[in-house]
Amino acid sequence: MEATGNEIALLEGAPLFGGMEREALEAAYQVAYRRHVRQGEFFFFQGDPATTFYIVQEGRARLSQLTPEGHQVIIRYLGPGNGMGIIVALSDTVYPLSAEAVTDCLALAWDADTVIDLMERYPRLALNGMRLVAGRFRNLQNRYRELATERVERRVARALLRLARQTGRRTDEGVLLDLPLSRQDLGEMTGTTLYTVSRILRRWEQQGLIASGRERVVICNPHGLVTIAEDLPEPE
Amino acid sequence: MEATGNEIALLEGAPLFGGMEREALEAAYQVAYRRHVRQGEFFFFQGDPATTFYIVQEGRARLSQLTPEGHQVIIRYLGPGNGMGIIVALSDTVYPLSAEAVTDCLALAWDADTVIDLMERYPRLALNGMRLVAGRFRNLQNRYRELATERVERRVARALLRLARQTGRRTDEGVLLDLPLSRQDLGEMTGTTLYTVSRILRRWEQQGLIASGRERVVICNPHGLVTIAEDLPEPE
DNA sequence: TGCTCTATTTGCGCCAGCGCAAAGACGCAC
DNA sequence: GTGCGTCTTTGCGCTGGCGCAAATAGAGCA
Repeated sequence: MEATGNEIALLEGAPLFGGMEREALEAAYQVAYRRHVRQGEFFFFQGDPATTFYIVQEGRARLSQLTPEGHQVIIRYLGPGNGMGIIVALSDTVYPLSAEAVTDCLALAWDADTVIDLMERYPRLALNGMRLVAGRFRNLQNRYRELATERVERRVARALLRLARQTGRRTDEGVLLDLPLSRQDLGEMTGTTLYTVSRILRRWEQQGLIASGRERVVICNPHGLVTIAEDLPEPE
Repeated sequence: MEATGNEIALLEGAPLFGGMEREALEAAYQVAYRRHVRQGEFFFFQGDPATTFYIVQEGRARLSQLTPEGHQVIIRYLGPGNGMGIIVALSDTVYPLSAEAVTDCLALAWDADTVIDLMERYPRLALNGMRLVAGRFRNLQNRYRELATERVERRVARALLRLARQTGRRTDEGVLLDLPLSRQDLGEMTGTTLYTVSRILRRWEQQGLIASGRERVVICNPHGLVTIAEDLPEPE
């Protein structure tokens, strides 16, 4: 695949390729291919053989897991530069979760074999991979702890702040979470129900912390949310 | 360090070294050192700089995380052949959790630099590492999902079954979980309180599923526990 | 054997959060 | 604009699980 300057920049920005020489980045392009996925469609489903690793170029995707009983849990959201399937593509099993495009997406894709080849050729890539997985792991561990020890309200506040960091866009109302986000989605992110999320958001809206509509949340007072998330003393 | 036949066997059995040639195993020994840690003492504490990677040789250890509020969460238990610190030792940060010896422990230890050297010399080691981390990650993801969607009783049943698989020892009463295990510990493993665990175990004891004492649990009817863990239909 | 320390059990009151059901609001397509 | 489908809100009743407090039971030690 022919690399454009833009795309090289994307790779440079992607954590997996950080700090690699230009030559390596271009080599990686040679063996990548592009994949479009329309909003609502899937990159892959939980249970599919894990053959491909992706880096999102445009759009937003989300990773979710389905329980045997049919409950869904949203693991995380991805934006440009983020990779998905790194971990599993290297360990030849099946995808343990599904990846859905929440907006139209364009992604770069590599076959697992290709990634392994690249890693042998460029040890830095393997090291980056390790480091990345380590970070992801720590992250999940923290969320596990959070889920085990904290109340729903705080978990929801944290989820919103995380999303703001990832996908927030400044507007005159406040920080808009720039992706379709239902109460149900938030429930699946925080291990609660859409009802509880609805009640919590409503209360925050009345307190002026957020503004929200159908599948839309704007954070008006980030500091207020942080106060809830971290349980700081209320300002008088 | 001089390798004994026994110790080579341990390494062969450790997932990280699986499938490696004898020469590599011996090379790994050359650069390892031994560390004893007495019951109740720690290999390392959450927040220490992550410099060392361990493989448990004898005894049992457990990894736990402390929340800012002082709640503890037990992440998992380790036995002979299991490694700890793999992930972090490779990504030069601090340990995100503490490792405590729950019985007297002997472990093999490598400095992070040494591990990286070895991985460059023996690519198979790096690949094993990746695969291992991937497995660990999937595991945690499942537990996260479990915590998000399942009731306490089922989580406790699963925790016991996991422990049985790891540390179970057949006795004439049933499968003994061969490590000191308080109600509090089980609570910290499953995101609940010691009171709730106590009530649940008591009920199971009356139903003949388990026998338990002070820091001791024996599973008398594993299938009964599986029934609870998986919510199979009750046998009539 | 008795003492002490820690783990466990259990009564009790309480409340966060669940989840049904029904009504309301919003966005989209025709 | 009208209608439809989906998302959101909210009343209501319920219950799982929390956590204090106090009693009880083991385990180890002198």
